[in-house]
Amino acid sequence: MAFAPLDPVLHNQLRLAIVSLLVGVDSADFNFLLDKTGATRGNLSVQITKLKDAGYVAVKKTFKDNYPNTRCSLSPKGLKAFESYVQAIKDYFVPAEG
Amino acid sequence: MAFAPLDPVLHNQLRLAIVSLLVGVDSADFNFLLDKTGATRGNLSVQITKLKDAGYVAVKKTFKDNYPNTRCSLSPKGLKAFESYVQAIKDYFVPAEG
DNA sequence: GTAGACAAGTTTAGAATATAAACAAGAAAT
DNA sequence: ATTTCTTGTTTATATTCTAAACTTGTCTAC
Repeated sequence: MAFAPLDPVLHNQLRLAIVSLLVGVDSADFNFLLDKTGATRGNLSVQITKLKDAGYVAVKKTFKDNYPNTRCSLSPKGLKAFESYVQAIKDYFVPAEG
Repeated sequence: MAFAPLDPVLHNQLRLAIVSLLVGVDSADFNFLLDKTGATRGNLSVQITKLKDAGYVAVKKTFKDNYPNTRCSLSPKGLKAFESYVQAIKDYFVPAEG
């Protein structure tokens, strides 16, 4: 195979957006991600859980102003996976050299 | 939404690989794509059909040395879609600027 | 205090997708 | 002629995605 496999956890629009947002930021909460991604709450919840299950993001649940607050941050594993994914998919962007 | 939507036709590993191979080459036949992508025949057949249905590739069926021969080439629409996809997904690669 | 709207997520049900196994139709070899 | 090979296509199943429905609790107005 001339093409590197693409991590199925990251090869999804919403999950990729979430991870992209978490790169370079210390942490982000549910509503921030909701606003920036434009996703529905249900979809966001599911995809955060998948990223957590993959070990790519850490999720910390607390309360803020009496309301539940879900805070996400990228794990080292998640960052590594993101960087690998970006490298891998770039192979697909360059026309074959013969 | 801070992120451009990703064309679902191209946001699939095999279809993206096929289109990537077709960029910069005049045409490619089934076995060439089979070899370069490492896909199964069934999967390749299905994904070529989807790309054809989307108007991204033209498919010409002939015979070569007595055997059926399926030749694929990228349409202008397919090239445009590919370039847009590449541009769009790059938004996801750059850490947010604040 | 309680009825009704609001906030923050989660669960789940149906739709859509992906993929390989099974199938088909003819060609070549034995 | 029957077995095997070549080139694909169809389809059955498993997986995945997504939004609607639900849950749990808070705040506001009466």
